[in-house]
Amino acid sequence: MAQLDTVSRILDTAEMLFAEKGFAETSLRTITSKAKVNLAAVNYHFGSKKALIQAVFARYLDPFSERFNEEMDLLESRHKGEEIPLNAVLETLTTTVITMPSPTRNGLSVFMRLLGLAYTQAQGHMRRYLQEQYGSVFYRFTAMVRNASSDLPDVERFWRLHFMLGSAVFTMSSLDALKDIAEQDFNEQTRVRDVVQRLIPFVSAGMSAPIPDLAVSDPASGEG
Amino acid sequence: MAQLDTVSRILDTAEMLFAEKGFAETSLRTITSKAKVNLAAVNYHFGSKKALIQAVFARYLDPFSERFNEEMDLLESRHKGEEIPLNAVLETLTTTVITMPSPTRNGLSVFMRLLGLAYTQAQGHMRRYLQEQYGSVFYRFTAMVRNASSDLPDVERFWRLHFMLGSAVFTMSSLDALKDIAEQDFNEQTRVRDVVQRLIPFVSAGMSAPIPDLAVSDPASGEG
DNA sequence: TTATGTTTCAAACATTCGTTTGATAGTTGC
DNA sequence: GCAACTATCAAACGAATGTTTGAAACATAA
Repeated sequence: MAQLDTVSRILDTAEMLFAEKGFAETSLRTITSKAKVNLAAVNYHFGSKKALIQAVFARYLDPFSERFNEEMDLLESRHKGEEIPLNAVLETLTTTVITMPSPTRNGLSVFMRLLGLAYTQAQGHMRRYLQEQYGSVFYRFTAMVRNASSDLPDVERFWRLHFMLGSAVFTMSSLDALKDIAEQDFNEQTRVRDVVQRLIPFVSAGMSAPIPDLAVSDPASGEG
Repeated sequence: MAQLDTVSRILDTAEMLFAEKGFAETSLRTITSKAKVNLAAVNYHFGSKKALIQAVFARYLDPFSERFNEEMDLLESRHKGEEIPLNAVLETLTTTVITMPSPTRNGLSVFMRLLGLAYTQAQGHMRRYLQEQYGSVFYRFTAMVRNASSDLPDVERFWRLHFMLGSAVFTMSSLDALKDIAEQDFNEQTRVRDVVQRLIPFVSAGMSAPIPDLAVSDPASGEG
């Protein structure tokens, strides 16, 4: 294998270790020693540990959000004027995720776990960074979901969107562990794309579930 | 307000800070100074930081798992012999969660966020601890879900169970933030029980969604 | 070759961390 | 009142962290 340059080796190793242990639990010394580069290389090339974390995300999310935007352009042009069904929107997202050529030496599932971590473990700076950098793509996606489920009351859709997000993020962030269990318990190799293809009907059905009427029971017996 | 004892003050403060920042990012010094106790108090009363983390979980999960077991006993006795519908199983769980008198000074959503962290951010020791301590309750619950969805293939149910779990954990762990947004965007007060009552039809529909046939496409174009 | 800019390296720096110590109160049982 | 135990406290310990430094190695171009 041709020796990668210092920057790439740091990024690859950092991505892998962050996914395994989290950000705070992964030290620069662990990264640099495993990547076989000098300790000072991180601060030289990236400036700080924070900047390294952001760089790991940017390397994946920059090409991803670009491609996702293109795919959404395509989807809209294919449905010029007419309403885009929810399933088509969801599949555009998942297809983009699955077919994206990973800029990473590590697998897709590694990055999926990273995304999950970013959302749950997000220190302030990461959340802000992701919001500023990729907020518009996310907003465009949610707008599409809104148009694809115009029969849903706004509040209901708001919550269901997050239920959906939760299924995806949570599953993906524990994906390696879950794959191991599934393999062990059911003797079945599971690929990332399989999980995603199982996810779609689940959330799709959830989105078009009957709307509950929230019984306005006495407010006295409630929480704060 | 009557001054709480040292142990309780530590537990309350630790729970709150862990939920806000995560385990590794919260130092004992931050906890003890905010709780207005001496730094050494944590190691004196709990032994170590790890033990403190476990104690935070135990304080909530011990009474919870006990009550949940009782509720499942009740549910089974009400359906003696006959099959228990999935909705009934789910509502037993959610009712237990909602009506449980919190042993904590912090709200339910704080603990929900903790649970989410524990699942994703869990280093080895936390995962092992939760598994050993509360694995049997979780197993009993999943067994009930299995019986309530006997038409589902085992693998499919496995994944859907985690999709379900993801919706719940994720939403609940961001509950405070989401409630604020919902309030601001839709001018609507949302109670925890409302979210849960929205969640049930969503996951319920997801569980009985049509089963996808996973196209066994060429394995060459896949990930590792 | 010389000069200039870039990258690597070992070493040190300044903090912060979890944990331990030993002294000092405070409480309980006899 | 004495002894034994429990709890609190300021202080320090050793280890680990992110970051900086200044010299050495390397590359590029005149």
